[in-house]
Amino acid sequence: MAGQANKKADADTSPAGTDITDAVDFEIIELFFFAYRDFTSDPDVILEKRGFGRAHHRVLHFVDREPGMTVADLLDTLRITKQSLARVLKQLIDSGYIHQVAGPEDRRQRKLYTTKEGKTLARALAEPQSRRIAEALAKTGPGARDTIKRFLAGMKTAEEN
Amino acid sequence: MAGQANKKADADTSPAGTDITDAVDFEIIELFFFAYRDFTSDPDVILEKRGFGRAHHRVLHFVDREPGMTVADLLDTLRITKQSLARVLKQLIDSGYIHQVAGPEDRRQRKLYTTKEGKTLARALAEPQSRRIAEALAKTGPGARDTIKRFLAGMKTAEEN
DNA sequence: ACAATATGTCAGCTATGTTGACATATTTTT
DNA sequence: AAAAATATGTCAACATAGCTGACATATTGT
Repeated sequence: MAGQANKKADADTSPAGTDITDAVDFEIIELFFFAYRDFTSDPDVILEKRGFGRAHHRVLHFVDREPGMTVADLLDTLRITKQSLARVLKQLIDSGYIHQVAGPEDRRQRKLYTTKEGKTLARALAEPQSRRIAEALAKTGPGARDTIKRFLAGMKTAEEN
Repeated sequence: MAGQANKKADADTSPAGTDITDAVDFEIIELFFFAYRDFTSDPDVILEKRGFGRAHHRVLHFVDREPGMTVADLLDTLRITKQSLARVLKQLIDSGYIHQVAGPEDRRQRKLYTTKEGKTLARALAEPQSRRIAEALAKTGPGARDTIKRFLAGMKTAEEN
């Protein structure tokens, strides 16, 4: 009884039917909304102290996780525009959390790295989120982590390239 | 190396103490980010046609799901301020997607309901999200839905009242 | 040389969040 | 009945983080 709800198909429009097809999964939709709402609010307290917002968090996070990534990589990951990124990135650089290095092959590129302070902040921001995840997984039961991973990966739009 | 990574373990690095605690679950953090990013982008196309944004979607969704909810209920659910809500709610009312009724017991209240058009739009917006969920669940495997439900519920901050 | 690319920056707009103050109608308390 | 509290609406002003389009600079590729 697991994998059949995605059939939707049936063009019949059953007159007396209105069977499965119509079922919209409001329950998961809402749970997902509340889960993400609270998950993202965890680091807000820390960010506010530094005068940063969630946009800074995302940039710092990905640069920390993928050292040496370029501005173009970041734009692609975050799916925002150059100007939106420029603002927060500049602030992170000016504040000493991220630094740039001209690409060794292509010197037009700016490879991005977190500084020591950047790493510390990135870790501090990830920590409460990680704790929330660990607690939720623990409550869910053994083996949950693998299921969650697969589900979340499946929710992401597949990349073409 | 699949389902045991939630014990954080590794332990090394630490001289004698600080073992478990340090591991931060970057993997789930990122998967959650990408999953939500793409999940919320589904309805954007439909919203744009009507000149609405995600804020309108959230209001419409909850009013549709809980007919008769008051403005105060909505503020509590969305965790935004009265003024933020007022803007989008007014637009939804003016456009004929939501209507208000003075509370029968307490006539200061404005009970909110979706109109026929509102229900239709709410359904149209939920549909692609629901499809995405169904597909992700199907790929995840049988029994996944219950695990996901428990996990997402666990990610939400518990309410005091 | 010329074209393309990676990045930076300027100006201005929009959506959605915020605060604080105040008005109105209604209900509750004194 | 008068006063206080509550639910909602609204005004003004502001902040953050998206967006577009245009253009400048350095560098690389043809």
